[in-house]
Amino acid sequence: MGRGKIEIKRIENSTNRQVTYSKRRNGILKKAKEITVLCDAEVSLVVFSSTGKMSEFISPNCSLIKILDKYQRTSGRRLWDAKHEYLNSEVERIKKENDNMQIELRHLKGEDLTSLNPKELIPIEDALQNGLTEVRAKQAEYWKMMKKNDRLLEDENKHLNYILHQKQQQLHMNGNARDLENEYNQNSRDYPSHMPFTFRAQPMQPNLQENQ
Amino acid sequence: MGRGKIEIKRIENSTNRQVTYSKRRNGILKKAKEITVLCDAEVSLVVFSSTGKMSEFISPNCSLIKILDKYQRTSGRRLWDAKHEYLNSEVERIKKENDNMQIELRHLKGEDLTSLNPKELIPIEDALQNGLTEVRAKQAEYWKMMKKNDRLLEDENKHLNYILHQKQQQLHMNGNARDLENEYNQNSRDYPSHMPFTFRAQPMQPNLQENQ
DNA sequence: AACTATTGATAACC
DNA sequence: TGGTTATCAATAGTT
Repeated sequence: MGRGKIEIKRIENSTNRQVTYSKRRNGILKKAKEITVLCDAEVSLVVFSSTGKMSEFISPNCSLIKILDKYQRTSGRRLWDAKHEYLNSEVERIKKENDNMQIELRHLKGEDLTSLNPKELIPIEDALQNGLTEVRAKQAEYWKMMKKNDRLLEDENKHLNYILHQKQQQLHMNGNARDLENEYNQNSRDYPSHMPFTFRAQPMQPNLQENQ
Repeated sequence: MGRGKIEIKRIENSTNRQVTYSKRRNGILKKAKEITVLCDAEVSLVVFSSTGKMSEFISPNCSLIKILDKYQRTSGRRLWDAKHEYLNSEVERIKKENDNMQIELRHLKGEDLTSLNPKELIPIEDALQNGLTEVRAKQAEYWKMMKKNDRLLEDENKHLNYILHQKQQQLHMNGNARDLENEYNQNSRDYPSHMPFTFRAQPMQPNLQENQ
């Protein structure tokens, strides 16, 4: 098609080749567009000129990835290499692991037990019993710690109150009531122990769970 | 180009569309071949018909992967790189989920409790308590079922023994001892109840876990 | 699937 | 590059 027939072989004249490339590339892109519209086909066309310039046409509503995915499925050929498959298998593997854990968790929480036979219930019961023992041991440990700490604080409180009482008496004897008042307040800021220590001697159970 | 001009819009007649697709696809493939040869361009052309049939042309000495790699480098767009990234993030996400479950499982099994404060121990204890209750309820249910079944079998056994005993006496009265012996053995094969049934009347606790 | 009148693409030229 | 045109190629409608 043109002023003369041409043989289909590499055009040796570089300029000529470039011009022909440009024209024919436009032609093929146009044809690609047309076939998509006329026949609702899905086309992926990528062309590189000999100088490395890229042109492309991808059917609308149809990303290149989508087409290439379809290409892989249809042709059976693989484009995304081993890494892709490795990652896919990795996802599968971890998902499976996840499912198994989910099932185990459910069972431990007493859910979905209907699918289990009596023999399978036994290790679950054991695990739960064991877990409960462990958790309660830990709680007892905390409890013990708290009580010990409590006792220490209580002793310190007692001691501070004692010192304070002494100082108060001492100052009272010296007749200097204003200085005492100042010192008392200062003390209170560091150790807020202005309550009778007998109040604090009780085990502080409500605070047990607030010990960070 | 043809017997008449056509508008570039979807061909509604299905047969016509198919025919046109076939013709134009050949045309575009030919054009792709020609431009590669004439202008030594690199072409990747993948076409899917609306019926899902695939056709392709890839320039010789130029795999599709090679072209697509070049495409990614030239256009800056990502094809499988994006997919790899997605899969990577997916792996990360599921792994994290996995880790969380693993931690939960460990805690329920009474492991790694040191990292928990008293406040965090409480829901775990509750969950364990609840799980234990559920599991034991299920076991009780099974136990009840077994006992019921046991009772039924025992009754049947008793009944069979009774019938057997009667037959034995009946035959003995007829003085035909050999036939009795045969019939007795045959019965034993179906119901292995040659033990006194009083032995089997006890609850069969050791067999509980071997049911199914 | 083959034919062919017609349109569309393009080679050569500017 | 971009435009023109003579020519060839593709193809729409038909058989």
